[in-house]
Amino acid sequence: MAAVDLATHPGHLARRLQQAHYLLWNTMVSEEITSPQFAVLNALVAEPGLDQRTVGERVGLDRSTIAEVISRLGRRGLLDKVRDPRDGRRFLLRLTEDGVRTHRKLTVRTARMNQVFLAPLSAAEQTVFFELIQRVADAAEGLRNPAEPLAAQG
Amino acid sequence: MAAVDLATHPGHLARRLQQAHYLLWNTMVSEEITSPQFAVLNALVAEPGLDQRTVGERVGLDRSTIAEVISRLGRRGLLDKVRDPRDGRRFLLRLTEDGVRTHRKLTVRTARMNQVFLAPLSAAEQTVFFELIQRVADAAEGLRNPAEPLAAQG
DNA sequence: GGTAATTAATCAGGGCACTGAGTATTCTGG
DNA sequence: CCAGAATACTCAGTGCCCTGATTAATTACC
Repeated sequence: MAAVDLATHPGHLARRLQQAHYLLWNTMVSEEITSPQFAVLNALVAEPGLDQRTVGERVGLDRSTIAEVISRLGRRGLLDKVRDPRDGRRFLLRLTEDGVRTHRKLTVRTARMNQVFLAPLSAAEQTVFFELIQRVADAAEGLRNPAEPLAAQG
Repeated sequence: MAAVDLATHPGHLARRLQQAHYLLWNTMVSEEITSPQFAVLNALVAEPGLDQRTVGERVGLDRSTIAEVISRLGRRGLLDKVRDPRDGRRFLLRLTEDGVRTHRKLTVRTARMNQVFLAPLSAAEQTVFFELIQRVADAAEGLRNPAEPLAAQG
């Protein structure tokens, strides 16, 4: 009595979607490199020499999580971490050759996996799917980081 | 060079969506009870006396995760766990009065939060949003648990 | 030039999610 | 009745994700 239908709860659906993706990633892409790790590799292919915090911003990982992910990638020898000579607080990140190779290999597999994952949707539906999720996620992130500090009204 | 646009990667979007939801849940619903915990409470309101594995199935949590979540809810006094007299392997789960009260309270707040979360979408878009995510998640779960073991072809 | 605020990174701690291995109980077939 | 398969749960190990507190370096302001 008074129980709710979880299928109408976006948070529940988001979690199930991510679990489903995790599973497919594991079987079709890699058992070693995870999807967030790939996102970091990708960010560093696009912009080599970024610092840790900025990479986190690019891929949507907070300061603690990005530290762990980077430490794992470093242990695997996929990236190098050098103290910024111009700002002693920062570490600058750069992929190793192995990191670049790994990124290239996984890019191909990821594309295949995305096709399988999205296969139940028509091309038009896929576009809508991306757009709707992005709008919801962007809006919720916006609530967190108000661009304008809301000029005080009192 | 050769970097990919993560906005076209459903897994990345799913992760960001879930993170956004986590944030909103924390500020608008509860800092103690998480969304998966609420899902378990909800399942037990609908079907009191379920065993652990079945609850996990209902809410989409694997055997290990459901064990942890249930142990936390038990520690908070929100549910009771009794050995099934008819099958000594099972534990039967039932909400305490406090568990029922908590579920009722959070149900209200969750509804409010969902409204805020989905506010960027029109009513029609919300329907599509649910449907598309559900189809993708169901299909991917189907790949994992083939309903019919595919009558052998060899 | 020196104090205060800011910023990048780390650490401790809690929670979710999966796999593989192990234990206890029940079911199945002879 | 008894051996073997299946089932419910637990445990160990890895990884993601967040917050709050701490440390070290830089920037801003006087």
